[in-house]
Amino acid sequence: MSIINLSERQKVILGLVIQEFVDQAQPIGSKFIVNRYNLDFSSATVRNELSILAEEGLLRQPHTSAGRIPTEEGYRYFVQELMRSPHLPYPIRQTISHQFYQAGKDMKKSIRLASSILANQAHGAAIVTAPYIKETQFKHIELISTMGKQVLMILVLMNGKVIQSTLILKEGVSQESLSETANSINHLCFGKELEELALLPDIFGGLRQDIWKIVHDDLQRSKAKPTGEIYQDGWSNMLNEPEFSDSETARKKLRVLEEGNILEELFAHTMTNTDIGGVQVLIGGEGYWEELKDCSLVMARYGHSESASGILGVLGPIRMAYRNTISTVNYVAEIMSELVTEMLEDENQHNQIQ
Amino acid sequence: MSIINLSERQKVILGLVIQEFVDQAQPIGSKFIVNRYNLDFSSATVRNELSILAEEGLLRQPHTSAGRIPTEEGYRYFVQELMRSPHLPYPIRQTISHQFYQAGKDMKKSIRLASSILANQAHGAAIVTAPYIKETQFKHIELISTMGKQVLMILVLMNGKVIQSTLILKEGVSQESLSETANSINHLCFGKELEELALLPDIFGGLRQDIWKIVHDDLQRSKAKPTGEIYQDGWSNMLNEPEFSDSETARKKLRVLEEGNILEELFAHTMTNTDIGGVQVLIGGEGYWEELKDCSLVMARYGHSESASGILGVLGPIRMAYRNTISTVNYVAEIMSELVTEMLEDENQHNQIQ
DNA sequence: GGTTAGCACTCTCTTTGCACGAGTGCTAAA
DNA sequence: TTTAGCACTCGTGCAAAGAGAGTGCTAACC
Repeated sequence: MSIINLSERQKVILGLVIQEFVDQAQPIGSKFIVNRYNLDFSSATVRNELSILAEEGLLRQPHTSAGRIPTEEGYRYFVQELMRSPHLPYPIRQTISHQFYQAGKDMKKSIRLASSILANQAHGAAIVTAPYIKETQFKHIELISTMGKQVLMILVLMNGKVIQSTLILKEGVSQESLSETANSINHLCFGKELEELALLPDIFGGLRQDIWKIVHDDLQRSKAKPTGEIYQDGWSNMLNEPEFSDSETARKKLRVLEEGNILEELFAHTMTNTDIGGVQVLIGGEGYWEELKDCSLVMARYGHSESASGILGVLGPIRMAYRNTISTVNYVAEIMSELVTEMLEDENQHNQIQ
Repeated sequence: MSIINLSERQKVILGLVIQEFVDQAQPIGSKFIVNRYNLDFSSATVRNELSILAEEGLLRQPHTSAGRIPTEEGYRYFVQELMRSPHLPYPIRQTISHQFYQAGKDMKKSIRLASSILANQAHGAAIVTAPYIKETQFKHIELISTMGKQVLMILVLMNGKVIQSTLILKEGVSQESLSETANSINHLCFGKELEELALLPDIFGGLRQDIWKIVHDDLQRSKAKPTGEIYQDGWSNMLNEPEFSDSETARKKLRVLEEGNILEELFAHTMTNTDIGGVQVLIGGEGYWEELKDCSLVMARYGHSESASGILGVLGPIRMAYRNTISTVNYVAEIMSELVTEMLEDENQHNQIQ
């Protein structure tokens, strides 16, 4: 990652080429740039600069007599060095925050809204995970008989997360004894760390023990899959881009969504490499994700690092309006973080009152 | 929908043309058919028959000197008259039912499995809704404080459906008074039809009335959106088909998924026009759904008509292996129906014990 | 020394013409 | 009623030609 030293003029030209290429999806030539922006030097000069930029590996030519297009390195340089502070225009911020306001404090709704806004605003595929709750304390359990041997378990954690799960008992049990069992568990577990509870397989006897065993196993299992549900929107935007007019490349991208494990890798990557408030830009799969070779990914963590954080981002073609996308992702992440923080604060307040 | 009278030979030829076209995605000519199947009449004869079939509107030529391809009407005739009873080979049935067995009685898992099986088996995009519960009786409500003014409402209906929703109260309320309120509501509402409850806006006073009002409003709202969650899988299969190699047509199909309202229309259509156990085949949007002009949709209702039924189906190109798709949809619907029925039976049994 | 005009060169894209092949429709004979 | 034969049609593949866009290089200019 050596920092390349460019003259001011070279930077300007690189910026213009990228900007125009993002717009036009076609190689950009020297003459075009000079005419388009009324530059006060000639196309020959630009040609010289372009060939230097190409030597530096920031631009390339699809073939000898074509204009230039940015390389991955070029985009990276642009994002890191050339991009002015990504700031969303006020009216757009206004619109977005208003939409969130209307969604209220409902997490599910907000997440869905976030993915819709990201998709529309950044013209790409939006991906948003629910905030992943790190291990936390048990607050309340509820066992509700639904059908026959099926029991609905509702587990509420101290930080407000709700885990819902269906258990199947060996035999039907009345709602009354379920409630009793739930009460026993509540008394015994209130305020304990889930980690701690996982170490307590045997605490009851008889029927309660049977139920506890199932609840316990279920807790274990729900700890194993961290990310929870993933919300997506705007995949049709991707197909809109000319680089995906070939259905085969488009299909590969759709597979990413449907397979899921690449997504999980990406999330893990972002989780470990990004702080809350930071935006990470993966350009062209960074040479690692073959499936995303012609894509870029702008991702951010939102939430509260100590207790609940999730990931949101936009997947688009490498030829992406980075400034707009980054600022949108950034702003939406900010709002989502506020939302999570508010919920946590409410929670603390509430715990004190109670 | 006049029934067209065809000679046996014409039927055979029509069937072969459709079968080959589904396979090859190319116009099928007379010579090819004769050679491929060693028919004991000549290509000229076939040509005569083909032109009759074309006159009847079952086949058409993309251009004067090309082979024939089926029209929508042709597919329709094939599905209605020519298709032998759709029966899935035993080993495939075996595999599918085994997978469902492993998923257990978890509805969510089973639905996800169903969409995955449909997508892979029928090489199309699978769409599965959760079983939609018709109005039914109130069984149990639980109010759980999660964070500050937020309250989680769990509503269990007699048929086992669980509705989960987050309410926001004007001020924080302790878990105790929430539980009391829930108990009051439980006593008052147990066994009542939801319809009936919707007519009871004012039954309490004070705090309970406030909470009840919110619960009541929420019930009203949840009645308004019937289909609930929609599971999808296999959209990348669609892009595999040559007719969607043009990304524009493919995009339109993805829009169907993301827009949602067309899906809802389709579901409503299937709900009213299909019995449980019946499979409905919509070919080419049936002249009504412009967006699905080049697609076919094989859908079925599953579940139990009186209480809980859902919809599952496969979306694919018009040039679809109808026999295989229909039999798969049929079989999966059968299994899902069994699942729902089992759950309902468990439920009834349980009600008697209780 | 940086900048620019001019020019030859390269490569893509589109058009045109042409031959080929696949398939049809028709006619006349079996 | 079936079939062989033949003329006709239309899409496809291929090569050649021309247009257009853009480059790289050189020599002149400030």
